[in-house]
Amino acid sequence: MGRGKIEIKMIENSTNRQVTYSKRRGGLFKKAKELTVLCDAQVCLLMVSSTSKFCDYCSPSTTTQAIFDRYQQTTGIDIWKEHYDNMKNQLLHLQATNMKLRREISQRMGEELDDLDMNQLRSLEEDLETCLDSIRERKIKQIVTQTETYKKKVKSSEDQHRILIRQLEVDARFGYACVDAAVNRYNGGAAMDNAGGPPPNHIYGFRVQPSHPNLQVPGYGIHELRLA
Amino acid sequence: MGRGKIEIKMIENSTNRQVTYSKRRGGLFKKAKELTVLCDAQVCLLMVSSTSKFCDYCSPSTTTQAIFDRYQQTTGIDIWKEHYDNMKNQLLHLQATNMKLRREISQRMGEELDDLDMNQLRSLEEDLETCLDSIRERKIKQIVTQTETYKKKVKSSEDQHRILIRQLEVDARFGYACVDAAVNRYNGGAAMDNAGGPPPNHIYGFRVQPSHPNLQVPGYGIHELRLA
DNA sequence: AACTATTAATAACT
DNA sequence: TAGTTATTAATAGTT
Repeated sequence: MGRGKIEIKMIENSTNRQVTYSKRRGGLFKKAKELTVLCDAQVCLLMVSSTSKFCDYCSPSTTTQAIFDRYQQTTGIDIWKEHYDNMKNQLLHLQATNMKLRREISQRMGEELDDLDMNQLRSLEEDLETCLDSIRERKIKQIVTQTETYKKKVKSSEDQHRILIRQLEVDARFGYACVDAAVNRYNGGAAMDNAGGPPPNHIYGFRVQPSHPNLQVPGYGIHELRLA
Repeated sequence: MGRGKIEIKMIENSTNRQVTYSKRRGGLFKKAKELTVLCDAQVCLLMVSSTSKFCDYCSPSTTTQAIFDRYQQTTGIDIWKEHYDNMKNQLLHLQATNMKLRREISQRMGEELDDLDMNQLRSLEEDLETCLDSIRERKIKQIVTQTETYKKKVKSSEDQHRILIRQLEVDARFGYACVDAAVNRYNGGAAMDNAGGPPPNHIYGFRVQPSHPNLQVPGYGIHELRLA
């Protein structure tokens, strides 16, 4: 269809090639549009010229995205979807884990206990007691370390000596405050909510003996600590 | 180009429309291929018929994916990437939250305490004590509720009466066991690791008084509970 | 970019 | 669904 028949092979002359590209591209778009209208079809046409210029047509009844989605569905090669699904699963899993962790924390904070039965409550209580012991142990270690550091510093400096004694006095006062607060808090909490009358104490597994076994160990009063 | 000129509008006759679609689709593909060869272009043609059948052509020098990527670059509307980035952020955020939660649990379980300073340790200890109180309170409620249920059942049935008394005895023994275990555990833990010599007890804020204030309240011994 | 001789596409028909 | 053909549409080479 032209002044002469042409063979379908790459047009060597670059100018000719560009002219032909332009003309035939127009023809292709026109045909695509006609097909869209005549046959109620959805056509998407994407092209890149040999000079890397991009142009596209898409039927007005759809979008390039939608047609591409359809393409991916059809071919089944949907790398994005695979990634996406993977991520979605990871997300859901993390969210579930998060919920569990939050619930565990909640229970360790004394909330959301309604679902636990007596055995679970007992084991939670025991667990927390063990944890408290760890924390106290750690506190002991830290105080011991701190105290030893203080001792060394006291030996090397009279000024620092006085400052450190003050620090120890602060620590000591804080310690007393803790005891009082804990005892008061506990007295307050246990006094309430015993509508059925308080059952015997030993049933609840409360400590009825001093928590610290070294209470009576002699020779480690505050003055000993200060001056050692 | 046909036996007569036609108007470019939707072909009403469904059969005609399908025939025309088939013919013109072939023409379009042919033109696309010719353009690919003649002009060294990259053409991607995707179509969906009015009967929802999908077909496509893509120049052999490229892929539909690549051309679509080019399309997204050109338009700048990369919905997938946006989704993807969004999800990635959510994932990272959830992972971070997860780490924090795990760490919090760890600390509440008496692990990973090395990074905490004395004040943090003190507040963690106080916190756990409060939580223990909540758990014990809950336990009290539950035992009270359970006990009352037992009482009612005992009144209505002699058989159940005996079974329930046994249950209460089990509870009571468990309670004693708890106390002993806690005391032993605690004695064991505090005896170790005092290389610097144990500092005075009151510095550590330990309870040196019975935890339960109702210890001396009379009239609620185990037998009372059993038979009421 | 516009023209036009020629080929190619295809609408209607079989 | 496929083949035929009269006719229109597309376009190669030219201006």
